[in-house]
Amino acid sequence: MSAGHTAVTASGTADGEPVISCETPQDECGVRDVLDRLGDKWSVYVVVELASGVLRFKELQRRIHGGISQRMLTLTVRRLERDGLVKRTVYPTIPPQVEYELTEMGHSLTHLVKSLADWSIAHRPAIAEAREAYDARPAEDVRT
Amino acid sequence: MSAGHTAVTASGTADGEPVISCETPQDECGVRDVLDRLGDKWSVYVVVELASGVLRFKELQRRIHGGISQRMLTLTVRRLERDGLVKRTVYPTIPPQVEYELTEMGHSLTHLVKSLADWSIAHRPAIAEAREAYDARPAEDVRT
DNA sequence: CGGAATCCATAATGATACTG
DNA sequence: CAGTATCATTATGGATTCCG
Repeated sequence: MSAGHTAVTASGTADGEPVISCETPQDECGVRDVLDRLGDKWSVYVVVELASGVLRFKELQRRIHGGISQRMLTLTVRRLERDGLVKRTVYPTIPPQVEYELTEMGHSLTHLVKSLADWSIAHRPAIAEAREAYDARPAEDVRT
Repeated sequence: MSAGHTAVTASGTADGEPVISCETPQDECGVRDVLDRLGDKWSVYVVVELASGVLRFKELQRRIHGGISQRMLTLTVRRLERDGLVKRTVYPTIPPQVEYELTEMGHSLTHLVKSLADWSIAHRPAIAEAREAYDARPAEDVRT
């Protein structure tokens, strides 16, 4: 729609606060658009694993951290396929063989995932520290 | 815990594919670290709204797309505070007044959120298209 | 092998009422 | 205003079984 690109005008100002302004009327920023899609526990992992190349169902399942259930992998991969992030190719052989790979769009997401990973790694210590401090804090830090 | 191999070591670098290399030994990529924190529906929205400046509870709630419940806002904001992404200041006045603002770390996340938003906006049409195509597709695209 | 279908446990979220 | 507490409802994820 008008979505053209209301773009997220971030003013990466020096010391000023980075501002995100969303002008998209129909449904805000579209952030939700992405997060809804990547918000589930597994999508990102599938994208990450598929970033390295084509994988078959079983192999994909085996690689995913923590062990995703068959059901969830199917659901996840289907949704990604529907959204055009993953391409699914079925070879009607016996036994059947299905290959999954990222589409162009899927690959473009890889970048973002990497950024997220980088941020996470960079701030993990700080977050852990913040948590300890928070948990140790006895009362509220009220402003007198 | 450490599910053995930690690396994603992408290989398809031939034509300059975006590569994700995770060397973090503790627990895979750390992608999960971020997604777990941002994975819930609301955290990102709170960060987005707070990116523009300091907000009080009610005001924050009012701004959030779709209308977050009191309960969820409280939980979300608490978690963000605990993780050191948001700073909460209580003024023991009557009626009480509580202000929320991003911390330095919170602001640094703003960038990523912006990237997500940009990606989302840029690919929304393509995704919508992919969905239509998928839903319209009668049978499987089997490789003969 | 890849997946669909079913049943079940639990986590996430919403709605509502109550409090300092 | 800014929560906290409770209850009801989903959404999500796992285990199992069956099928082409």
